[in-house]
Amino acid sequence: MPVNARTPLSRQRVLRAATTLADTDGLDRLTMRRLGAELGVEAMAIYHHVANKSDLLDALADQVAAEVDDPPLGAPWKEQLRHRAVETHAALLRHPWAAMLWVTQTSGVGPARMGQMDASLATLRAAGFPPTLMDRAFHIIQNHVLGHAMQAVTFAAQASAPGRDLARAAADFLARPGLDTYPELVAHVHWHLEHPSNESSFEFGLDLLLDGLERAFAAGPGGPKR
Amino acid sequence: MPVNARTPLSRQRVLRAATTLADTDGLDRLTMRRLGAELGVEAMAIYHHVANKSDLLDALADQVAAEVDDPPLGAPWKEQLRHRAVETHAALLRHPWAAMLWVTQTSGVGPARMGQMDASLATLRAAGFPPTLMDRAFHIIQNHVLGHAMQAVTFAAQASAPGRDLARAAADFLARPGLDTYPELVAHVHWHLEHPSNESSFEFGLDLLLDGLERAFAAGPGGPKR
DNA sequence: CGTAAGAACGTACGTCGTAAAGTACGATAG
DNA sequence: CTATCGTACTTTACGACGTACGTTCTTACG
Repeated sequence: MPVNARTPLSRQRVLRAATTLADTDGLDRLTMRRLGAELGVEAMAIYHHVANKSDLLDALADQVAAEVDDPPLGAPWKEQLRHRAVETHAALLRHPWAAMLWVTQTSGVGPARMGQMDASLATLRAAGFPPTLMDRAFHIIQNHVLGHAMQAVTFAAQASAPGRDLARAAADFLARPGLDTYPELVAHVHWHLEHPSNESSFEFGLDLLLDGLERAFAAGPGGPKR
Repeated sequence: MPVNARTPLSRQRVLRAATTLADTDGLDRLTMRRLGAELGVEAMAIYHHVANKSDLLDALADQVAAEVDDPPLGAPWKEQLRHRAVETHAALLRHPWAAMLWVTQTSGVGPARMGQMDASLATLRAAGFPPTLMDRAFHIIQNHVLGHAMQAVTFAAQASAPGRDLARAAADFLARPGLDTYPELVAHVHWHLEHPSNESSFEFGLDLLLDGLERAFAAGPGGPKR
């Protein structure tokens, strides 16, 4: 069977092929027919290893969550949350389609994502956060990670269309008519061209949030407001 | 012409019908054929008033941005940003499909959204923010608004499927097998069931960010780090 | 070798966006 | 009044898509 021309399909092989296909061609290019072609198989053969396309996408989304590893257990809550946020953010940037899937596929959250969320909540509870502040901290950090990843990824997609690079995309934008109505926006784009690394921007915002949460935590059992 | 059985189509009429169709049936139910049916017209007739579907969606997205009105001009920067953020957030919640469009349709940002972004940047510049901090402040707040809206909207969509309400959706989730592996997640869902209003959660995070930015601004011309 | 189970295939249906060509109609010109 | 023409809409068609269904092939075991 190892020399056999036809290695039988498997969920593993399907998911792996789907991941690389999405990584290289983009999520919208990932169709059952194309995925089948990539595997040397007709589209319908895939359905023996995957319930439907939504199931496949759910599995892909969860695979990305499985890539982020846990923070050191003994660390203080701030560092635990920070570690997980940074790791998750990095994983989402590694697979540009992942952020969109996390946002879209709400029904089929897989075990890896569930585990990540549960662990974050556990960290907050162990630190002694009261319920309201705990809920807010959880969602705020979630927002920051997902939001920043989405923004970075859609911006990158803009620049990675066939035959375009970042400078070209910016030039196209700056060539739009009537753009002089938005001088700040033009300046903003120019600034981004000169400062292409937005890596530290994510962590700056994250620390802003963590420090703010720490202050709110210290301020009182129910948070500083309401 | 008012009594005429057939009022001729117009961009206005098309956009209005598309908005209500998306509001009631969801963005995925908004197809050219269905929109045509809603207007008493075949699908292809719409293309006389809209370049293509992407153009239509861009216009819809921009309409939402046009709904948010400007903050008082004389107010301090924090209040200006806060006002715009809250208004934008509210507009995005009014039209559950809007957040997804803002995230997806990166190429066709319309004049209203451009104006909003330009105004936010202008506020920061007028306040004297240095370029780096200005960029970060802009993106961080943008993230929070869009991210929170998306989260709220997808959560609501979960509960508003035909024949389901919030309690039912939560019950379905809590009935998943193997859920005892995620006790914090279960507790989190329960907490959300007992505290359905997440209105203040958005503003809490927003103030966290604004206060943090203010502190970073006061700390030095380049921000406190790097 | 025979055979049965499971894997892969081929075909088909209904949906989508939209290109291209056709049709109806109201206004203007001869 | 008739011919012409631009506009508004319809008809038809094409190539994608996800996937239901029935058939064929492969392979392991007796």
